Amino acid sequence: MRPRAFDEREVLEAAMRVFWEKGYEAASLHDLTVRMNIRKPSLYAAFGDKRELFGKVLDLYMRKHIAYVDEVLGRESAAAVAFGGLLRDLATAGSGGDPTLGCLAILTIDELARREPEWTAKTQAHQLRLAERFRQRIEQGISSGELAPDQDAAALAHALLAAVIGLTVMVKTRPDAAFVDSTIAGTLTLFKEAQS
Amino acid sequence: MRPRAFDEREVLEAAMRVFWEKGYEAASLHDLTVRMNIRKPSLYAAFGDKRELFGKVLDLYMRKHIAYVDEVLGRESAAAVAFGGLLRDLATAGSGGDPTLGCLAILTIDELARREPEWTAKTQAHQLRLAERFRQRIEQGISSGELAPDQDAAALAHALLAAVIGLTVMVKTRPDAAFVDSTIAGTLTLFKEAQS
DNA sequence: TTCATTTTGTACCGATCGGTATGTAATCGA
DNA sequence: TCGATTACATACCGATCGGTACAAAATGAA
Repeated sequence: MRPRAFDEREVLEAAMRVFWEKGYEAASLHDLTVRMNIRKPSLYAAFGDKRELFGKVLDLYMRKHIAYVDEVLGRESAAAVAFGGLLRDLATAGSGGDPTLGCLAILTIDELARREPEWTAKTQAHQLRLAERFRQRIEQGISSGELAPDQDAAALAHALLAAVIGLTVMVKTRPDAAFVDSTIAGTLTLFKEAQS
Repeated sequence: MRPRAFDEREVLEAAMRVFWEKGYEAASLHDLTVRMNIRKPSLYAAFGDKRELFGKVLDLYMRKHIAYVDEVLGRESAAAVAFGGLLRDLATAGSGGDPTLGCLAILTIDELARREPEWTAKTQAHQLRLAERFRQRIEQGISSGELAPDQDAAALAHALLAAVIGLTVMVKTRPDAAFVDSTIAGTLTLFKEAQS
């Protein structure tokens, strides 16, 4: 039989960028097919309809997003410095190389999670995975003696997750560097209290 | 001449709810006219096209949002308790009476701010207004002796704003009460370090 | 080479989108 | 009471939406 003329992963990444830039509703099939460089029947044969495609894109995004967070949090030995690096990276590049892109998971929460239980569940699960990652990184800081052992690691992890989400949203409006620096500095005082 | 058969403010609030629930793109003129209970020509005569209507809706929302924040932050005398009350209120009701509604300003940032400078500017200005409100509330805590005078009030305000935005996004996925409680508790440790 | 199978590009589908022309109903000043 | 004026409801506009029918092109198996 005739073989595919495109790489499935490659065009899925292209679709991811389109949804990431525009959101689900505003990303038209025209936008998608142009950026993916395939025609509509090929798209439907390979990925199903727009909703199914978005589901596959979101799965891909979340995998890459977790990998990104793991990578950034693993760069530094001290948890406080590692989370500072994550906040800094989110404000200057983010997982997509452009901080104004924001986060596709947040976009999905805002645009779709309220209406559709499928996206509510997927995005909540992602939130929990991130929170668990954060918690483990904090536990690591406790084990190493950096942080006091009586810390509520989960509470600190959840507060940091909220701060990360908040900062990700805030930088989409292109605020001054001073505003961003101040936000990061303020958030990192969460670790002052936690240090041993 | 024939008078208007509807109250301008009333139908604008109805439009606000529609945009708040669905976002700009997903809110169709059909949805809007049904909920506003006016016909399309009346809508266009009174508010201009969809984009103009959204601008007026967003202005209204931001005014109400600021008033809501001022009201909640004014309930308690101690800044730490007041911000705790705000976080708690956001997780249980929010400015719209339903925490899963989230925030129209955040929705605008996510959906429109990246593409259209007009919305970037408007939402950034709102962010700055909120940050300034937060900062003043913290200064008040310093004046009253609740918080140490060497605090960086702006940094704390910005960190709290990020936390507020993050929590607002997070509760749209309907997380467990324990998760929310933990997030709030963790965020409030920002005040532990600041207390005098 | 030939046939069965799959992918491809084109051209099209009904539905819905935002927006408007038009005629009628309601109210004002005179 | 009567015209000028404004708002109203209906019905419609072209454009675009997501999605698909169809036939030509490309391949592997025989």
